[in-house]
Amino acid sequence: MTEKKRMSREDRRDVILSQATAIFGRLGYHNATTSELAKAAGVSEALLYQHFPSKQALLIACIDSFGDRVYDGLQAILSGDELDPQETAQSLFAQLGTLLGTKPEINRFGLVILAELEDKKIRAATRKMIERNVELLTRALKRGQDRGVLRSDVRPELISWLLVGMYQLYSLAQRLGVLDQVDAQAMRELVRPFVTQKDLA
Amino acid sequence: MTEKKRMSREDRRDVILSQATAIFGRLGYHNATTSELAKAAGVSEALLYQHFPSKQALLIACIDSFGDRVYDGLQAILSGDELDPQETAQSLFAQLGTLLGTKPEINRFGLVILAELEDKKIRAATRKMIERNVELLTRALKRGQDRGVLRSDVRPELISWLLVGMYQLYSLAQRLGVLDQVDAQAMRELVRPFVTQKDLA
DNA sequence: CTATAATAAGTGAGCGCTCACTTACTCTGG
DNA sequence: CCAGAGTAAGTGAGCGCTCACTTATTATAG
Repeated sequence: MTEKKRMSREDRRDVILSQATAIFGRLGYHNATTSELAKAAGVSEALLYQHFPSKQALLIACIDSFGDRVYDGLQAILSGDELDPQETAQSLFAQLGTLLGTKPEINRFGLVILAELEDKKIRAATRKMIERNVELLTRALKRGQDRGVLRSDVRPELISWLLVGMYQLYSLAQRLGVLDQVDAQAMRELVRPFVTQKDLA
Repeated sequence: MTEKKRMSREDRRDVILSQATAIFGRLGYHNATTSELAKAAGVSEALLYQHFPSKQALLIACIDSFGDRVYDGLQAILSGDELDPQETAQSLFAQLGTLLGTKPEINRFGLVILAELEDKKIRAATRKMIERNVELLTRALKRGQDRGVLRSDVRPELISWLLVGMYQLYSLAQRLGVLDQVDAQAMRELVRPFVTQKDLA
């Protein structure tokens, strides 16, 4: 799990970040104490403060790295540009399902930060993180429309936001324990009308 | 604002509840201190504890009353059973927009509780609150399908959950300040394919 | 008069964060 | 090559403050 030996500043920072994201996701921002965060990373509390000036700064760094992870994941899925939109949507949700299935606490992180949006800095970081990914998605959708493989009577950024909503919904369903009602298959069904080729009458 | 005089136990409880919901919504559960909650209700901290055994119990009571409010609102909109689904969806989001516009902190409450779902009691209350409203919606949608005014190739409970997701998305958009991208009109556009009469080919 | 609505004035626990210090590694002059 | 000065990584203990919650007391509607 956590490394025992002394490591480079950068490596240590990475360990702290990934463990902190998991802890924040599992417990929420306020229930995650600095002592807990330190323990999870296998270091002392004091060391946390040599890497991040405050607990809040640590959270924001987690948001950034979470955003990067999502961005990379999306890019990997969307890079096969010749793909049929339906297939792409499929693999999007499959990937989503895997992510949520294997590391639930990482994805719960996405819900946790919603409660801290009153804070200006956290809100700014969250907004940047989401918009960046929305823009990536939107560009891909736009390409699909231009190539004529995606219906063009709905603005692509709208579909992107729909996907954000579906992601939230899925996380919520998982945490509430109602995945029997709202599963990956359901997500696909709800997105399907927007990733067809034909425009609606 | 807050009543000054001595009032009946029930009335005082209502004042505390509604003010607490607003404060929780504005600040989040943990940032809302008991002293703040008391001040908002115009009473002493100690009195809070004569009405609710703990801060957590107060939150749960807020969740319940929030659920009731939504339930009543939905019932009012859905009671006109002869309505066209499109129109109903319209007024749903119009109502939603008004609610969000006039009392944003009440609706932010919906986001805030998402971060506290790790707690068993809070999760149970939230789940009950959501499922109750989902069931109400689902019954109305089912009636629409049976009467043939709503496409019947999508399970009604799925559409209900979609609406939950859209509600979340809208709240998020409002709090992030991206309502220029995701507004009530956008919500309607995203729901439209599911509230048409015709089945998709 | 009295039941109870209401409060003023606490208290202990736990939190974020810091300080003074140790341990492990790296580099360089002789 | 290597002693040991210099530095970066790391820590245990605890301070100050805030918070959820309590106790002891007063005020008033019926």
